[in-house]
Amino acid sequence: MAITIKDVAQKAGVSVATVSRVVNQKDIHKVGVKTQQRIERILKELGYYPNTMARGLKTRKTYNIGVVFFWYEKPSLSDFYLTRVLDGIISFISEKRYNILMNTFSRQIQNEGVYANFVNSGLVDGVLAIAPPVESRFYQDLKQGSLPYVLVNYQVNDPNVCFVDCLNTQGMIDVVDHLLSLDHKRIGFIAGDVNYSKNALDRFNAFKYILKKRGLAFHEEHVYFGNWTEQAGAKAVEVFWKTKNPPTALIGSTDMMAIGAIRQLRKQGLRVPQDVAVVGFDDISNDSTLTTVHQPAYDIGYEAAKMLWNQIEKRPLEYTHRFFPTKLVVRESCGYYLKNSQEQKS
Amino acid sequence: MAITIKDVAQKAGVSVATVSRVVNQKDIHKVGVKTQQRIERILKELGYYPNTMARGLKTRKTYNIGVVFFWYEKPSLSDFYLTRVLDGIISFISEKRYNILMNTFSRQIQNEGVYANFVNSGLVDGVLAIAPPVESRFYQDLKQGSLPYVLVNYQVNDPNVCFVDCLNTQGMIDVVDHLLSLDHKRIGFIAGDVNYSKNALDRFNAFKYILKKRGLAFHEEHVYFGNWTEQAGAKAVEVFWKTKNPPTALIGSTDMMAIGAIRQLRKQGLRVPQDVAVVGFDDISNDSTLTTVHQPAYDIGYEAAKMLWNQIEKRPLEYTHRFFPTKLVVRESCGYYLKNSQEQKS
DNA sequence: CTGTTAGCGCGTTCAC
DNA sequence: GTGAACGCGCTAACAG
Repeated sequence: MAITIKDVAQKAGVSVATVSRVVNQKDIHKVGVKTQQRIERILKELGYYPNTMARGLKTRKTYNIGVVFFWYEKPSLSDFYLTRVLDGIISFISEKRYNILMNTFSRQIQNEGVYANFVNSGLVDGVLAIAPPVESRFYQDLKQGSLPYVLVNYQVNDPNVCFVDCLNTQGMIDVVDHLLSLDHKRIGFIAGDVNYSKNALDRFNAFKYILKKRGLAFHEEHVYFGNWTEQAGAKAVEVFWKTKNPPTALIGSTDMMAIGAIRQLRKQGLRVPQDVAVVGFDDISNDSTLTTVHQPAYDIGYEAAKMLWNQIEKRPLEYTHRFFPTKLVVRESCGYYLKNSQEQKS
Repeated sequence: MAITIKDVAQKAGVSVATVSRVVNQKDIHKVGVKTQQRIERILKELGYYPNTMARGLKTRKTYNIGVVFFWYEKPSLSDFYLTRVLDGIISFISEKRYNILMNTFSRQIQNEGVYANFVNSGLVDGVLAIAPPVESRFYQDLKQGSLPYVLVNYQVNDPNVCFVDCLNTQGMIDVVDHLLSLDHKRIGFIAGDVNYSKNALDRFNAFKYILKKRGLAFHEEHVYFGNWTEQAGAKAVEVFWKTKNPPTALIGSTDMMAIGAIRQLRKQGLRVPQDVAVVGFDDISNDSTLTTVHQPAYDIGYEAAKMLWNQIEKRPLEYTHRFFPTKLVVRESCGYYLKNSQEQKS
C-alpha cells in the first residue's frame, strides 16, 4: 500500500491538516517554519505522493483533459493530420502541467452511453473532440454534460460553443482555381466519407460550389467517396478511368487519398503531372512533390487546447469560434512548374 | 452537480447499496427482479454515471494506463515512429476498454519528482514507457514504484522487467552489408543523440561493431550526432562535405535525419543515389524512394500494451522480453536498382 | 500556529 | 433481499 498523508502525519507527529498545508503550499505562512521543514523532510523520506483520485474527489479538479478522436475502420493516428493536431495540444497542455486522457471511438458504430460515460466520469476537467462524426451523438452528450469542451474541425452555429477549424471552403476554392489556371476542365474529386466527417462534407460542398460559380459542369461519375486511405485513392482512379472521358486533374480531399491516387495512376502507366494533375489537402505528407493545401494543424491543436484551458480555469474567452486560414502549397504534382518552364522555353 | 448514486437511491426508494449492486451487476441475483428493473429505469432516467474518482479510490482500479514518451526540444509525436507505436497501443487498449493517460517529458531536463508523481498518483493501473532516455531517472522511479510497467525500445538485463524492442543491431548490420555489397567503403553515420536514447546508442554501436567485423576503418569525422530532426540530417551533410574525402554513402539513424540529409545533398548539387547513397531507419516516411529499415512499430506497441495488460489483470506472462525482427526495405535511395539495371545493360 | 472533523462518491461487510 | 455504516485519501472549514 502506498504512503498516505496519514503516515506522514503520524511520523511527523502532526495532524494531516498540517501535512496537507505543506504539500499544497496553502496557508503555508501559518505553519511554523520548523514544522514545515520537518514535514518536508519526512515527505521525501517516505516518498509521499498525493493520491490524485482522493484529491480529485474532494477538489473536483483532475488536471486531466480528455482528448477524443474518431476512427473509421480501426483506431489510427497516422491516417490523419491528427498527429500534428495532437502535437499542438500536447505542447500547450504539458506546459500547463495537465495530463491528456485519450480515448477513441468508431465513426460508424455509435455506442450509446460510452461517450456519456467518458464525459461524466469525473476523470477529466474538459474535453477536446477532434473532428467528431457528422450529427454526432458524442457532441450531443458533450452538450448535455456540464464539462467545458472545444470542438476541433467541427463547426456549429451556436455562438456559445467553442470550436476551432480551418477555412476548408477557401482552401478548396484555391485548389480549383489553381487547376483552372492550368487549363483543367474535367476535375475528378476524391471525397472523404461525407456521412461521417464534417470536414469531408465541407470540402465536397466547396468543390461543387466553386465549380458552379466558375461555370463548370459537375460530373457525378468523377466523384468518389472514400475512407481517407491510400487504397481509397487508388480505387477512385480505377473507377474514374473506366469512364469515357477520364479527368485531367484529380483533387484528393486528403493527402493520403491523393497519394494513393498517384500510385495507382503510375501503375496504370500515367504520368503525374504530365498526363494527370493531382492535388491533395492537409499537407501531411513527407512526399515533397505533392501540391496540397496546408492547414496549420499544430496551431489548430494548440489554440483548441488554449480555449479549453481558458474555460477550465474560468478565464475570459477572447472568442468562441476560431478559424485558421489555409494555404495552397504549389509543388510538382499539379504541373505548375512544368508549364511555367515550358512557357519560358517557348 | 452531477447525479450521484445517492440521488438514484433516493428516487428509487432504496439504499445506495442496492443501487451499487445493480450498477456493477455484482451479487445481482440477490436483488429482487422488480427492484432491479425499477433501479435500471431510474438510472437511465436520471442519467447516472459512476464517478471514476470515487470508484477508483475504493477499488484501486482506474482502467487507465499511463503512456509516457520523451521529447527532445519540444513535445512532438510526428518526429518519431512513435505514432505507429501509439496506434498499436491504442488498438489493443481500446479493445479492453481502457483509457490512455498520456504524459510527456523532456529528454534533457529530468525534473525530479515529476515522474514519481505520475507513477504514484494512483491515476493509472500501469505504465508504458516509450523509449525512455538512457540511464533514465524515470525508469528508476518506475522500478521503485509498485505499478506494473513495460518498457518500449529500452532493454534491461533484469529478467523480471518487461520490455519490447526490435533487433536494432541486426537491422544496422543489414544496412551496412547492403551498402558494402554496393561497393561503398566510406560510410557516413548520422547518429541520434546517444546520451538520451538507448535506441540511438544501440544503432551506433552496431554500426561500429559491424564496420570492425568487416575490416573497415571507422572515421570519426564521418559521424555526426544529431537530434532526430531533418535539420540535423542536413547539418551532418554540411559537416561531412567539409572533410577531405566525403563519404560515398550515408546512414541516417532515423528516417527523418536521412531525409534531411537527402534534401541538403540535393541542395549542394549532389544526386541521390548516383553520387551518394542514403539509407534511413524506421520506415516512417511517405517518401517512397528511401531505402530503410522497417521495424514493426505497430506490433511493438500492440505487444507492449498486451504485456502490460497481462500484468495488470494478473494473467500469466508468456515472456518478459520480446524482440521483433527488422527488415531491410530496399528502395531507390541507395542505388541498388540503378546498379542492377546498369549491370543488365552492360 | 495547529488539530478536529465533515464530507467528496463509492463499494462492501455485516446485520437484519 | 435489503440497508446501515465504515473507510478509501484528501481538502477545507472551523475551532482553539
